[in-house]
Amino acid sequence: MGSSAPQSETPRGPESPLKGHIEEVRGEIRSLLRDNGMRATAPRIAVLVTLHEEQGPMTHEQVMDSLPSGAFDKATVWRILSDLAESGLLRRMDLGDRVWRYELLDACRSATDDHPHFLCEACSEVSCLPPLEVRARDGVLPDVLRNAEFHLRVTGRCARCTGD
Amino acid sequence: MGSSAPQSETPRGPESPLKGHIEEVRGEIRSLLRDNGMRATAPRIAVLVTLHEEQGPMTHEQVMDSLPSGAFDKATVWRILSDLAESGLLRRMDLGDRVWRYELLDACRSATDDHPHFLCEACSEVSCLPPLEVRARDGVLPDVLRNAEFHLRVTGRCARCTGD
DNA sequence: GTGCTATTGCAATATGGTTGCGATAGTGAG
DNA sequence: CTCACTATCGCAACCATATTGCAATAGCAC
Repeated sequence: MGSSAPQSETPRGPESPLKGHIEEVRGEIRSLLRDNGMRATAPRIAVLVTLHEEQGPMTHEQVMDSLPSGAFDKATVWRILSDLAESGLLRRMDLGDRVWRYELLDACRSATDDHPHFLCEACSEVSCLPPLEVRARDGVLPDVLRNAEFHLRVTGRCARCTGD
Repeated sequence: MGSSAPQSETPRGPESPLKGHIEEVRGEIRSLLRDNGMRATAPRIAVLVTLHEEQGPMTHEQVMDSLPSGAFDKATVWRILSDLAESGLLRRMDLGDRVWRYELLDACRSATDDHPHFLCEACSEVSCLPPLEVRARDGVLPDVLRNAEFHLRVTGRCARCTGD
């Protein structure tokens, strides 16, 4: 690890209100982890801070890129993402481009709010959609889906990319 | 290759009407390939016969398993599947489990019929769905999708697996 | 502080898919 | 029917995403 140790617990000076805010977030994340029986380690906190700041689904690669380069091992971040998804702090999804994305489920985006997403195949941008209803042309739900639990994934080209 | 050479052009005897039928299919496939400027090779015919018999989307692995073991190389089958998809004879799709599936587009399932599919996450069974319409709870299409080209993917647990 | 053990970091491995290249075999011309 | 041309095949190497084994490290309870 480099000498700058970017995730270490630096003493927070009273001169920076921004640092005060991030320290507060870190404190909340810390107890979130502890409440779920997990140790509040530097890489876990860093991953959760990143996802908290992004406010949307992120790929493993995007998380790695947002973290200080070389700070944490990619396998560690993989494990953190899948552990957190398993314990319900994150939602894991494959939007259709065969890459896992992880979305923080905090107070605003709770575990019960299972909203669909739209992935633009041209620009790879992801948008959150409101809950959707689906039906066949004749207005009814197809037999296959009648007694099934299912969710939707929407892919295509967004309005901006359709014009190309 | 084994001594049984299962894909070779055996002279068809008049005693087997079944063999007569499969020979007819092979003949059609042969001209389908030639019409698209491709050579009618044994592996290509075998792959297309397999997809024709399946009548639904198949993964590369499923195609390989249906083919006589060791008859064709996996890279060859991969190339065949993507070449045929590129020339419009197959449709290639990712249903959400990060595996490509290929569906034969013949007279019945034409290239214009872009129906959605349902993938059961528990039993991995794929069902073809009729064309679907989508709307938000308030009855309108979300803004993000208004001017977008998009298609749907439906995943979840089928009626049989929901009961578990 | 000290010790227990969850977690990390590294390296190796799995899986789904792709590519380079010499060998093979369809196909059209003769 | 034979020949030559070249598309295609088969093999092996490679790539990216993802997962796992294990010794070293570092949270946390006491």
